[in-house]
Amino acid sequence: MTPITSSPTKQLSLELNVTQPLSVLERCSKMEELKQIHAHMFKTGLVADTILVSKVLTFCASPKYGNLEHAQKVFDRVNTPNTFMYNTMIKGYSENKSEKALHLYQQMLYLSVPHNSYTFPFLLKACSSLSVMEETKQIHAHVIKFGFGSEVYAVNSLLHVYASSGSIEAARLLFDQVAERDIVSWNSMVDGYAKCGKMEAAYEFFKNTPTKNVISWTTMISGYVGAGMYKEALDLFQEMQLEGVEPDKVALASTLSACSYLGALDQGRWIHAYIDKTGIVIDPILGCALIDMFAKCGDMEEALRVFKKVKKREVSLWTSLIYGFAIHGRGGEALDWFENMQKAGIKPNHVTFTAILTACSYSGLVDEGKSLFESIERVHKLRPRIEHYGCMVDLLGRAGFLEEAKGLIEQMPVKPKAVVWGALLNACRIHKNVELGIKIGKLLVEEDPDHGGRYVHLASIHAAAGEWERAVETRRQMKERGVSKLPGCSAISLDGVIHEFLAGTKSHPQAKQIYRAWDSIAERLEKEGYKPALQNLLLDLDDEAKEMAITQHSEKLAIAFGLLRTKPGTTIRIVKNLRICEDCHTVTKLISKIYDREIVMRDRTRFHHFKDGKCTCGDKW
DNA sequence: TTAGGGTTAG
Repeated sequence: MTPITSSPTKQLSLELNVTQPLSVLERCSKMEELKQIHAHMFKTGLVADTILVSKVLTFCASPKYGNLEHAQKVFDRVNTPNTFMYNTMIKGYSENKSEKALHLYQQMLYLSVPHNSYTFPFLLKACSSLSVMEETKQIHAHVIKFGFGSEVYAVNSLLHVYASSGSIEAARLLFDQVAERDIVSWNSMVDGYAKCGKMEAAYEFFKNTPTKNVISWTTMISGYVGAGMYKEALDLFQEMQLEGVEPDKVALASTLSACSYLGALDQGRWIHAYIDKTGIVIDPILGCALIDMFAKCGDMEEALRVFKKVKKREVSLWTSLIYGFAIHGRGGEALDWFENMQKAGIKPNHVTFTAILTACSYSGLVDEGKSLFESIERVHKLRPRIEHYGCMVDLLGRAGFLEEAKGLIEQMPVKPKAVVWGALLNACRIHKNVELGIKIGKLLVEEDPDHGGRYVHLASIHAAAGEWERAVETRRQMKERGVSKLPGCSAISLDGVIHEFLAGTKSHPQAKQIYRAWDSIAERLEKEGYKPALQNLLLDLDDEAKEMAITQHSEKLAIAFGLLRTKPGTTIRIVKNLRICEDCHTVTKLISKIYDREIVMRDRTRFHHFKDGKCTCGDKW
């Protein structure tokens, strides 16, 4: 036995010697301490005590303090481990996504160790994290064979595995068969349907759930978020409160992520205030969601305040802050915080590198980006992933080093995905390299024939080269193949109400005034020498939809509405679902100067802060 | 012992 050196442990072992080994074990909080106690148990013969050994096992196998290797050693030294010990080990391995959980179960069967009602939930958790359908079916048979077919825990665990691994039909069959269902069964079904995108079915189950709890609501809310139905998610959050269900931190984190996507700052602020008021502790995940929300809703200063308030600063918290600075084009600050993070002893992970490389890219920090990319493997001993290559292609391409970017794609160790080529195509657009752009555009359409955006890209590159017929032909091809493009939509939030505009839409109650306002804006723009970008207009020749009509773009309608409804001098904030159009970008710069307004526009990937005729993106987005 | 959460290149 290792000699006992520190005094607290000495006291512990003395106590152990005397009478209360169990309570000493229960107070133990360090692996080292436990090893000493265990050694002591050997010495004193207490190691034969089933309950004590079980306690030791539970400690070692728990994800908090534990050490599964050590747990296995303890387990191996027990002559005939009982059901509890097997269960504990299976639980430990299931939390570690290890196949050993299944091996242990086999051993259990082989040695005829009986099951109890805890065995299957643990085992099925392992099946769920390992996504092993064959084994799940076999275990399902065992559940029935060993008489657990009507135990709600075992059944719910089965439901969860089926539902969460895409076998929703199997889950449904089982759900319909069983005699006893509880709230967990219903929630698992809602989750399962939502995860496979069947939102109507998910809602049907949600609606029919007899007594909903906060998890039912959260499952449905995050289901909506996962399906991109952010408005529905916010509506449901509101409904939940009207029903008198108190949101907990999980419900709030899910709803915050809907706010982030929508740019719904008012709702996001409300949640932040609610957290403060109710004293909910901001754990790393909730903190991450809050920082991300403030960043994506345009309020970096508040994001920073939240960051400073959170006590437990995990790597994800730093990462969301760095990513926030990245999308605002505040690359210098992103780099500062990246450095602060390392000074605080936090190691960057692959997501952090995605964030910091994005920051370099959006701020044109080419040398810094290159050196960081190089450091991923050399300094941080991580393998660069495809997304890091993507960032680098974007960074080099945006800065005008198109050949270097292309070279990087060609020497990537993994096959580049469409997004990587997409980054280069975007660079071709920015730097007007039509030849390369058309090559890549064609390649992307072939690779992704159902992706509307690819056709639009190719068409606009053709148009930029003056090849109008080819541009029109590309749009026609898209139409013939029945591919649709997500319509551009810009939203502006006033007094907590979100006003959405689609291109050419006249559905807004104030549509007439908005169009009139735009006409007068257009007049002033013309006086400043602005001419609409004709290349885009030409694409509309065969298009009956008003969508492409450049003067009716959603961004322009939202700005007109903003100027109409907000006080002079105030900032206009707009969120667009797609990337901002080039003509709209030019126009917005001009408007910021003519009307002396700051306009903050978030597009699909980043923020544009327009002021005095300039934009923070430096026209390279 | 079973169910719900965050950050990630265009």
